[in-house]
Amino acid sequence: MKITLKDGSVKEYSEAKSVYDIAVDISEGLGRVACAGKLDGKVVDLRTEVSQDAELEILTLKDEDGLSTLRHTTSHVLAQAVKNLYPEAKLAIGPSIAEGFYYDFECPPFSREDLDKIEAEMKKIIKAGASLKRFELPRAEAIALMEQRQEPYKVELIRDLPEDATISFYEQGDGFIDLCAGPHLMDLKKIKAFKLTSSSGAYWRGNEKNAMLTRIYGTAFEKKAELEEYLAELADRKNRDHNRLGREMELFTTVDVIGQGLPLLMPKGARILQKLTRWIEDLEDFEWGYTRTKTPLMAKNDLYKISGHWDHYKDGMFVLGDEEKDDEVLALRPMTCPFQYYVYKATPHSYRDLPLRYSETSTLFRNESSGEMHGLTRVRQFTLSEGHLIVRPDQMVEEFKGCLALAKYVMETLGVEEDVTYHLSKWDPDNREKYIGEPEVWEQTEEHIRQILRELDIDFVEDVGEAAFYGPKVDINARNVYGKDDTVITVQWDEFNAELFDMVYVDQEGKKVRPCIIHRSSVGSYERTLAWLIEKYAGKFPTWLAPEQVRVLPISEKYFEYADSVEKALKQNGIVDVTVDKRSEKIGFKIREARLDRLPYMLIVGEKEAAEGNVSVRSRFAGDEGVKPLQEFIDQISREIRTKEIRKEIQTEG
RNA sequence: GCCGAUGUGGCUCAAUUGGCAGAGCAGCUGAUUUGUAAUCAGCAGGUUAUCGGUUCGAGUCCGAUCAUCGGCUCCA
Repeated sequence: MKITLKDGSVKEYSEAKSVYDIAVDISEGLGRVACAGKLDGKVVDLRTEVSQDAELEILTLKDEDGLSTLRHTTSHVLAQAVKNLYPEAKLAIGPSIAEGFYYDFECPPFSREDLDKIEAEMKKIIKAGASLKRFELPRAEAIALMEQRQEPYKVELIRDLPEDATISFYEQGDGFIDLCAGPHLMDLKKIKAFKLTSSSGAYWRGNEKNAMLTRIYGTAFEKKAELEEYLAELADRKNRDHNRLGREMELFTTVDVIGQGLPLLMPKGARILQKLTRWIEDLEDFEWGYTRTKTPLMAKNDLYKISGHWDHYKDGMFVLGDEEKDDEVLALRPMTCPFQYYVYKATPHSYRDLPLRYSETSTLFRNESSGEMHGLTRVRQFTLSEGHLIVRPDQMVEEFKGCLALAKYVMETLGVEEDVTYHLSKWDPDNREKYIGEPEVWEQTEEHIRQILRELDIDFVEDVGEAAFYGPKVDINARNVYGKDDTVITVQWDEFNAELFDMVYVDQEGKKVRPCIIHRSSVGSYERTLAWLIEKYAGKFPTWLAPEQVRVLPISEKYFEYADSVEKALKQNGIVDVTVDKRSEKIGFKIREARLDRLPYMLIVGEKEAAEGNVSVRSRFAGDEGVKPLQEFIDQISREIRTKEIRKEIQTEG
């Protein structure tokens, strides 16, 4: 039997009866271990799905697909171990995921000790080293097999497959059988480095109306060293976690009696937000043609009835008063849209006035359900740089592009451009009742946005069914330290709300015409942005954002006067976040504390510096160390702050 | 909202089967006046998240509530 590999080589195997035999042979021979291969880009199980003249690529465990095969196989070992230890547990599903795998069981929750026991059982199973067998059954027999084994979730899964489907199973060890499409490793002994990381609850099929199952998360790698490296990285991520670091650095805190999802920003955190806010407001107003509004934090429910929020989003709002009893019911605002629409409506507008770009540093309130609140990223009150552009239809493309260009510029300035992904959120042509408007308009608008993204040289993915009901949008997502995406910015195309709120302008012919609207943000939620920056920079903020930029460290009391003069000179030159450490401590102690506080710059001043008007600079950055004239330091840091420079760290400890 | 874990001075943690709530750091006071990652001494700081229960006796056991964390679901 002949087989053609992707690298062009052709192998002949006289003994082989099937591709599986070849796969085993090649794999073992080349030190490759998966019984999975790639055929036309698709991962397949070599034992059944490949014909002899296929051009295939044997996976290795280093490949992403090979690794996920390894992890998926490990999840089956996990299932077997759980069944061995807890025979009454019912199996649900166990896929590989981005950084490992999980398996869901119907059984009582597991403690960490249970996980350790399960891990030990898995090692036993792997040591016994069964090879995996794959077999297929017609649907009815498959159901019978799973019913006989009392696996109701598996039965449900099979019932959802077509009547004529052939169902594949994998058997490993002493009769452990799991429903699975594959592929898998050929040999359990190839699992050399794995770890069960955590356990939690999860709804069957992700639906909250279904039973709560017990999920075990784990991960696996080809080599022990890779696993160690991954676990070390996990620990590092935990250290950067804004929710831990932000509290430790006294940027924010929470208080029982104030409530869930209501963080208190402490002076240092508030200072960073203030700098961000001032920057964004000035940027928008002076460079991107925005005008500012300041609108109420609450409104009568009549407003939300017009906007549709009362019908669709009431549970997410804080309502003040009772519709049955009170003449007037108010609600805190969950967004700024209709408020800015009424700013527009307050005066008549000519086509010459457009585009109008309103922006507001807007405090919003959303009543998230109790399990959702998290640090600074999911809160019940937050501040958004929220704007609405009222534009003529012919200005839509250019203005939408401007919004995205601004967002991109902001991401670049914060140094996070590489950490975001752009998503074109489209409608779903197969689910038309969810969206208003004509299919041609949707297609056309989406093509406009696609074009804009290309012109801005932005890589993006397209998500079907993620649009707002009134129009497509671009979402900019950021990945947090745990690898989860949060939306930070959204720019929405809206040809609907102007009608709803009866907004008009007067065109060249004196007729009243509907404008179009763009909903947009330039940094998104300030709180969320702060969280993200904490994690990105592990608390070592770029100098312009640092809540304390320079600390002057006098060697002793004798140099306080000079230290004060240094502080004063810095402040007069616009470097305001400066302090002097006047405690009667040794210089080593002061340096240690400044390092722990992640200061960008320390200026050590003593006899020599005072005599010559110098400062001894110590910093996180390369090339800045050393004694230099005060003015030279001022010039340098002023430039760094003005250009919002993001510099590479040289010291990583502390 | 659901599953699970956790809650002891400002912070990090200790307290044996239920038996005197303790330490380091931070803080304050004093001494020290220091040259590139921790000077010394003393003092003060607690209704053990809150409320209730069991017990001769509760930080410890039980219940409820609140909050925090890890997930699930949700995020028009």
